[in-house]
Amino acid sequence: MKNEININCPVVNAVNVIGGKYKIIILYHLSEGTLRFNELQKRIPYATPKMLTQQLRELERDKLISRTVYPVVPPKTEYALTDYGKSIMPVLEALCDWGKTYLETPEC
Amino acid sequence: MKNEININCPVVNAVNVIGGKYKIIILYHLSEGTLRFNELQKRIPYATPKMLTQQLRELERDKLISRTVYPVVPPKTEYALTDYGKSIMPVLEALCDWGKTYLETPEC
DNA sequence: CTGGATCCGGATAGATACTG
DNA sequence: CAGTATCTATCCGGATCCAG
Repeated sequence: MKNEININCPVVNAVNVIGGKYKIIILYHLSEGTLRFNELQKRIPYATPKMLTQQLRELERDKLISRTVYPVVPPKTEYALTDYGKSIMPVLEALCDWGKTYLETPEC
Repeated sequence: MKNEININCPVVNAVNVIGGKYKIIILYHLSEGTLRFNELQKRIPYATPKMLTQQLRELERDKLISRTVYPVVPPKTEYALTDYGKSIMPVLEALCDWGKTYLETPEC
């Protein structure tokens, strides 16, 4: 992310953390439980693996999600919200409500 | 905006509308009242005029804001939230609360 | 002088192929 | 399965220019 200019505004700070191209969607899917990389890919098909990896790494760096690699064959990597990441769920719910009510889409 | 793929998820739809680079910040500033172009520029100094214009036009196209041009000299253009745009304020408040509580920034 | 538009170079995202 | 690598297309930022 660029423009990580802290002008002491919480909205700006929040956007700096969750404003990445697919971050809100990733957090939203992870809010329903732990997911593996390819499960996220299926849920966000328009994000390429490269972008998914990049956004996941940034979310991990910002402590919103955890990444657990199991040293098995075939590879297995699980992504989950941290407690900190879970703290953003009210925002996701507000966004979902707005999407439901005003964009007339029935289901999540 | 690209990726305006409606997969019938309200969060995806919401992100399609407000996911632009400066849209949340613009909406946030306009939530406090009507602003002129250069007033928005002052509040969002890291957005170039070009980007500001682009994002404002997209928000206008999506009916979240209104643009009123007064044919006077010097030019005067006012941007304001529409009623539809105001409906997103709960999301902005949730985001602001999250920013305040978890990013430890005192003021808006 | 405000509220933009235009042009260009660098950064970012997408498509596809490939690997440990 | 979970990513990389590479190449291309698109977007963003900065400077400049322009009309009312």
